[in-house]
Amino acid sequence: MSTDAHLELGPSSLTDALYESIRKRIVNGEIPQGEKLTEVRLATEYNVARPTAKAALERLTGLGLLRRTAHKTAVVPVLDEAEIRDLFFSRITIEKAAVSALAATGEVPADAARAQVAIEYAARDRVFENQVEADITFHTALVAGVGSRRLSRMHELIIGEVHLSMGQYKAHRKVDPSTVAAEHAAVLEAIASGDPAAAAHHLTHHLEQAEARLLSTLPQTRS
Amino acid sequence: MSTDAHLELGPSSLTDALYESIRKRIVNGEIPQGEKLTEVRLATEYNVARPTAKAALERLTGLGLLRRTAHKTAVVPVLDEAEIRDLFFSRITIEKAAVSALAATGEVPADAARAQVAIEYAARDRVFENQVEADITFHTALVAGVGSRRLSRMHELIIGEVHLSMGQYKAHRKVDPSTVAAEHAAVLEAIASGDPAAAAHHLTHHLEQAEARLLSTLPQTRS
DNA sequence: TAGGATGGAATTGTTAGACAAGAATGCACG
DNA sequence: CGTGCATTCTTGTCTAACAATTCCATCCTA
Repeated sequence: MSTDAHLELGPSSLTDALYESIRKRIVNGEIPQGEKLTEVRLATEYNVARPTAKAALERLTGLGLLRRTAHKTAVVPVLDEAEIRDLFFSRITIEKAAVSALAATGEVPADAARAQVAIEYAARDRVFENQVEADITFHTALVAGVGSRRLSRMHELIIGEVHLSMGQYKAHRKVDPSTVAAEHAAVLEAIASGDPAAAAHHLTHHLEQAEARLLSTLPQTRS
Repeated sequence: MSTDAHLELGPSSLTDALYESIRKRIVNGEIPQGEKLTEVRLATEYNVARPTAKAALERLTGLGLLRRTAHKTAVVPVLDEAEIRDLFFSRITIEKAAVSALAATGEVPADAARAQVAIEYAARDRVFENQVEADITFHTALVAGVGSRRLSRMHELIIGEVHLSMGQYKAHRKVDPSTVAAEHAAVLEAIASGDPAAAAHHLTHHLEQAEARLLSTLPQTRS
């Protein structure tokens, strides 16, 4: 038969692999804000052709993890207070719609419940990167649970920047994990009880808290 | 002096020009649903290199105007009833948030008011393409008026498909322009009077009407 | 004749090298 | 010390080619 499983181990495409690698390095703060990423440098570092590096950079730009203008080097964006406020305004818009829709059916997405547990594990083990990762997974699962492909795509568009800001500013290090867990639990409970208004309220409260925590870690921007 | 104006007449980039040209042909229904667009054919037709055509296709894919999977030809998507419902659910989420925010300040975006006038002109002249164009401009201006870059980017992600479906199904041909104008006017009035709830209500009503009009023109999908 | 397997053709993914054009930097000159 | 120019870096685009995958049609077999 020779079912030798097409080696789908890593990402199927070379561009995907490069994209994923750089993405992780950015959101984990390994590549700091303001860092410049040139196409040729990436290409030589990863031993790929320049067009491949270019494609990866373009995809990262699409997710807001890089800024690019014509003929200029791509740079990891520095999110100031105004941008973080804009980010959370957009985020609340999407996620509020999501939990309202979920509450209308009363079904809690299984992935969200699983992520909630993962957060507790990561918090107990003090592995902060995993904690952030699980938090992102939780919110992504909420949106995905609605089953709207377009809502999920819009969420993807901003969740990358959320991940970036959390990883870069390391805001999570100052957070009591049990507080986050409680806020998440309140949202899930409201969904399960089929109360859209309550779900939206708890989610908004949670995200406003998260925004405040993030803003409090912001470096002063006075010249 | 020799200020010989860098020939910025057309789009600055070759990819931009190609992208814009194909985009217009798709949303105006010139390229019908289900049509396949190969990289080499576009490249030869437009006299550009294949990588350039590839880049344009990728950007169109990002806006939902094309569907692409690995190693397969890009195709203009066929939006069935479920997808149109999903599209409008997402659209209402974004635009409702936009008009609510606008009403909170009471400021009607100037571009929206201008587009409203343009719709009336196009309707009187019976130039349907312009009517659709102005309608898209109106809704885009509403979102842009909020001043949130991310909200606008999320809106871009779906408004292309809206334009596509309107252009492809030619739903606008069955619509009484004065009805649309009245629905738009109600939204603007609510914004001007600073009533977020009313603005959200009128906008939701308008979009649900638009969705119904579009669905009524859908070909039957029974096998 | 119907079904499936095998081959070739078409298409995309990736690479290499090259040239042009715009942007940024530093140096020389006033 | 400030300004203008030239060099250099980086990206935009093209040509050419090969690899890998998918699709389609044909042929063979039952």
